[in-house]
Amino acid sequence: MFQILTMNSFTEENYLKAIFKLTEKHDAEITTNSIAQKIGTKAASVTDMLKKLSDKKLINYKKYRGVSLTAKGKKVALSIIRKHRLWEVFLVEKLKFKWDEVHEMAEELEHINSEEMVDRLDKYLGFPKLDPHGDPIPNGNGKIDVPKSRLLSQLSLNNSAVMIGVVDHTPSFLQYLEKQGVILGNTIKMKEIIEYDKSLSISINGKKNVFISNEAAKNILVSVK
Amino acid sequence: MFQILTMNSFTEENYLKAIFKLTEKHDAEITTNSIAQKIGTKAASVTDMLKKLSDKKLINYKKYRGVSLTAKGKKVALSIIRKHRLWEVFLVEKLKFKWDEVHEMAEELEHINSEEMVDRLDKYLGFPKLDPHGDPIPNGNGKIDVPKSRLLSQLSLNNSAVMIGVVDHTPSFLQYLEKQGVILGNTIKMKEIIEYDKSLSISINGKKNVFISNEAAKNILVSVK
DNA sequence: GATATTTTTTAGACGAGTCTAAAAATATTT
DNA sequence: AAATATTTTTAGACTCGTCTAAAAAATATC
Repeated sequence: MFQILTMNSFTEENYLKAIFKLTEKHDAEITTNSIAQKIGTKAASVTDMLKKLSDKKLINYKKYRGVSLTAKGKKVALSIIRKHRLWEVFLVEKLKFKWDEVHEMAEELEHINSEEMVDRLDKYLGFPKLDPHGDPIPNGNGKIDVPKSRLLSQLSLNNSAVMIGVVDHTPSFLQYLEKQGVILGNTIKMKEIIEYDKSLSISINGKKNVFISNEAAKNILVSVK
Repeated sequence: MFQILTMNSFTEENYLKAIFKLTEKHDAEITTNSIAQKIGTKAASVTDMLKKLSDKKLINYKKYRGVSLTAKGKKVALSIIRKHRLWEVFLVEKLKFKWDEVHEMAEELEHINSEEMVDRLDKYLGFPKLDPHGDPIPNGNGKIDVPKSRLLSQLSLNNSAVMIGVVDHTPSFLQYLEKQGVILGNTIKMKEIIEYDKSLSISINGKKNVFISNEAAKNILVSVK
């Protein structure tokens, strides 16, 4: 009847979020070292926190065997991600920040406690489905529709696709994409693939041609129609 | 040339805010105990923090002699208060919360770090001068225009004044005021003052009459024309 | 002006989260 | 399958902000 909602600290929330994101990408048991790298901390610190999260039934943890989120832990992680992405929409749509400027602020805002506030923010923003980088926003129940996508590096010659997201979210990469015109919604056509280094020449909205390194192309998501 | 902006922790910011608010009210050197009471902590903890804030040149502190804010400390305190009040405006104006619901959320939001964000929020909200409780919002330079006011308990018989703020910000008091129609902007006329307990009968906007205890009247601010 | 009371500070301890260095377990190589 | 390398965990320590209990200073009272 009465649900005990143990408050999770700022730090605990960040660990859960990191584990969720690693799971999203690698789809396997997550290692201590990978979490340490993601969080920017040392493996010893991660082990301590894993014990704590395990005690709170937020993760499944067996010594030396890696971790996975419990249903409860996943719910918390999705709630944080929901908040992060909604605040990013707010910062870009309402406060007119650029897509490369909002990450750090959202990292703080995502820890503000109030489900009611987030739901109202969601409504105020018109229930957006995607954040400014094309990442899907979980709904209030933690449901998340991940758009089908592939990497630009895998698009074949003379095919077209729509730019719908990024893998790398660093400001410098986002600024670079913006300068090149590789922006959400733009249509990209594969004009040439250089054999030697897999670098690409693409056209954007049928107009200007742009060169893209393979490294960059592996961080650009496009829609598969 | 290069200003070292030492980051202040969440906790440090709360102490500075508390000292500022106590100074506003009592206009004297602030005691260790009064801070402890305001923050909800013990005197010993306050002493520790005062040493730390003093080392950082945010307060003037001499053992056993009370504290005051330095210019630097005052600037930080005003920045926090500015953020708190702007976020309250956002929560009420944009997310449609009631005036008695926003304090706790703003207590968290006020610690989000980004002067740029706050300035944009200010602009987005139309540079409001007052928050939903009638408290003045400092501008980006820390300037704050405190409206001239007096307590409703000091209004004399048959005089009128406009409700412009509260001293007590607790939700229950705010809810009570709302129910009685004692809302920002409404005109209050003093109809009767009971000798015995200094309780009042007032009219609101020339219409309904309401009884107010002296205790409540001492927490209602009205404008002096 | 001496004594009692109140306030403030110090001393020592604790929990959260982090670290380094060393030990233990697992994985890889030969 | 034994030796080596890597990963993970433990042990002990540190900072931040908090606490209780005791000491010191300031204030009030007689």
